[in-house]
Amino acid sequence: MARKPQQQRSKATVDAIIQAGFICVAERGVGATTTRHIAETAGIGVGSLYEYFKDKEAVFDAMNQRMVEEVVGMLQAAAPAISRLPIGEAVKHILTLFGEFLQGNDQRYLKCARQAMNIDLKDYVGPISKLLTQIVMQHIMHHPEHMRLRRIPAMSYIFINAGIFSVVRHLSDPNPPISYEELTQGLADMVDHYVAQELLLTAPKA
Amino acid sequence: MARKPQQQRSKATVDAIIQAGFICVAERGVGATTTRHIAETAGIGVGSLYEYFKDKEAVFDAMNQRMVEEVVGMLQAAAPAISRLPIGEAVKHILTLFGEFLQGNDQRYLKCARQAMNIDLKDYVGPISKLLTQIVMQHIMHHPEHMRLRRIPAMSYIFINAGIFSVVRHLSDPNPPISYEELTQGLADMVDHYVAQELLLTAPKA
Amino acid sequence: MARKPQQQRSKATVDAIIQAGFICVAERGVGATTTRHIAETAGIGVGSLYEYFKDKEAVFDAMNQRMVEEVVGMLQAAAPAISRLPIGEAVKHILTLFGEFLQGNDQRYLKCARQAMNIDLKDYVGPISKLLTQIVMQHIMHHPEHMRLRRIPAMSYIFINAGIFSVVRHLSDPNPPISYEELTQGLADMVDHYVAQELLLTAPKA
Amino acid sequence: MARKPQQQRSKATVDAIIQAGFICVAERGVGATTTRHIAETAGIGVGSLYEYFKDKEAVFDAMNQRMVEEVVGMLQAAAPAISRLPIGEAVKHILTLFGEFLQGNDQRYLKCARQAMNIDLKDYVGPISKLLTQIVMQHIMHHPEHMRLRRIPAMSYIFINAGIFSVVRHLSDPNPPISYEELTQGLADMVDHYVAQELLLTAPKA
DNA sequence: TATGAATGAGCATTCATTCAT
DNA sequence: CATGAATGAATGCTCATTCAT
Repeated sequence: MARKPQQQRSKATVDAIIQAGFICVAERGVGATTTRHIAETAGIGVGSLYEYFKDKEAVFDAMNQRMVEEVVGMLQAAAPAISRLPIGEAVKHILTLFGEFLQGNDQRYLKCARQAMNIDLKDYVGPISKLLTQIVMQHIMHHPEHMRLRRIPAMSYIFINAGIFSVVRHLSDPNPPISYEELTQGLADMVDHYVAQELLLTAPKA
Repeated sequence: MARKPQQQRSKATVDAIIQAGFICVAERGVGATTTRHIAETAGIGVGSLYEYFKDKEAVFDAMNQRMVEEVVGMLQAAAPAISRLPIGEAVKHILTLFGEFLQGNDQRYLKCARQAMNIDLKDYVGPISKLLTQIVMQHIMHHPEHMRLRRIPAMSYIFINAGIFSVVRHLSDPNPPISYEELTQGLADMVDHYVAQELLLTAPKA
Repeated sequence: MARKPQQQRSKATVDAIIQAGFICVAERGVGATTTRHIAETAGIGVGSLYEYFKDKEAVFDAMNQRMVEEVVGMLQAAAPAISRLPIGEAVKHILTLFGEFLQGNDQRYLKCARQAMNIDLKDYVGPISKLLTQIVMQHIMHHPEHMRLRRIPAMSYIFINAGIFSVVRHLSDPNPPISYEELTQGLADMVDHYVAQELLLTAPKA
Repeated sequence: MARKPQQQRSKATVDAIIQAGFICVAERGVGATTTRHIAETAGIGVGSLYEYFKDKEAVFDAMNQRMVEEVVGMLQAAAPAISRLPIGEAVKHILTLFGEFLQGNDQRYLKCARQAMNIDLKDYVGPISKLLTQIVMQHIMHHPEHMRLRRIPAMSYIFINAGIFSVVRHLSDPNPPISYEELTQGLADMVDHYVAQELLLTAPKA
């Protein structure tokens, strides 16, 4: 039976297990990660893992939650600044933050992100998508002329997903045909040009 | 010892195994697909599976290869027509073909595509990306004014990947916030607007 | 290190553990009863259980002993009265007492009795058998004509065992084909008729 | 997935597993018998056990069934002869057969019988009880004067259960206070005297 | 060539017991 | 005394792979 960590030591152990989970999944993939590997990596006995987590799946869930929390925290902190940037730069800024996040921690988050994508796409990308949608809305608030854009929900969905997947895929590619700088610049231009063209097409006549 | 199928019967068995693989993975996911399931679904004994494939992984590889072949065949057949369409319509046409392919065969290809993404992304998306890059080039040939576009390789890479992942993710989402029609239209507009804006920005003065 | 409880509080804890043992075994069976369950039910920590009992088996032993003590106490209190009853009524009285004992305490003793039978039949049934044998002897003392009965030890053994097992089995059967009243009456008649017939067969001629 | 044994070799393996089950349970008890022990004793790999049995419980079920089948077969063969014997001798005959059965096979059936009693008393004793009830009825058919006996169902139930449990308990007792011969003779007398006394009490007057 | 019985390493999970606090 | 976190051996069970037929 998994108990709630109430003491300081317990909290540290839970953290160690989650970190071990990231390490193992990054090294061997989700499918090949066993409870024993996680426990060993965390420096504890197998039984102890079950003191804190109901089962293996619960460890993966906690990992997902942790990753989402970190991304969300990072984006929330940056949100106000982002709103004030021109659209292209805003996109670039977000992608740079996101890229740094995935590259950090020995690329473990990146490797886990790839694994998580097809396991549980709703919980994983879901909250992040939601926050990004909010950021888009805030950005529009600061740039009233963008309210003229058509089909904002659909295009937000497309740009957000395209951005997330492109970044994850690019960083995972050992031999990417373009640099990360080119990728972020390209995605930024993509959004920027789209917006510019829409504003042009919907411009009030004379 | 896996042998190359040299006879007609062998070829049929190999096909049956690959099809069974698609069925099993679609029904239960990669992780829960066992050699026994595949063999039973294919209507053969477990031992026979190993006559044609070195191990389970080889079956998955063959499935990947088969899927790629089909997509490539489909796109190659459509390539000439695509080249002649305006850019937005070209994108939409490709995405429609791709969507139909993933939806067909009882959505088995779609389900397998999601699973395959994080297993082996280089072999899976690689050849398709390559072909799409060629199609982009052919399209530019037919639309010489597009040669003025900057950073064509980078932007091709971005649009192609964004397109593939957006479509797979959207079709896999049981509750997508936008319709498939909206998705394809949005992606088409995205490319169309980008190109229009680029042409505008790079227009020779006067 | 299990210590002998020398203080009042210790005695109460030991009792709590034994009672918790009965509750757990009754609820889940011996095989599914864990030290954690017992400790939790007793309202103490797992570690504390080992302050009073060497290991899990020691708890079961104490439970056995406790149960035997209670049965023995109950029978000893009733022994004088039983001796004065006619044989059939004596049997019925004993069986009624025994039945009430097993039914009481939420049937916990009954459930534990069934479990205990095959674990440790010597310690469990032994002392009770011994006491019942004594009661038989006392009864014979009060009914001198019964001294004429042949093979008293063997028949005591048979009747006592038959009685105990029949009662435990009957009460454990969720769908018994006869009522408990019928069972006790039948066992009483069995003994009564046996004795009557023996007296008849061994009657002095003339 | 447990498969039905269709071939000769398979049948032999199933038998080996069941026999191994008897050996292990006799040696270590039900609770301490593991699938690995059974497989090793049967001279096969663990996995093979699961080719023929769904899980461990299925092995125990098969053991129960096997034991019941043998007892039932034995009793059915003896039933006609038993019907013709006087009641006391009939009882003794049955008990002798039963005792021999339990003693045979290295006392393994005896040891398993004790274990089985409290695990699954309905399936285990049930069919045997049913058959014994039939034998009682047949015996009465051959001895019409016994139809005068009162409460035949109740008394059959009592004598049958008393007999089974007394025998199992006696044979399991390493230090029984009476011999098996004394036990069977006592049980036979018990029934014989009961019947005689009943006939006496219910005799038509004058 | 085809088969499927046999294998056993490996997995997730449990639980009696210990020991530092 | 009391605790409960930590332990790891042990369990039931699965499944990729082999090999005798």
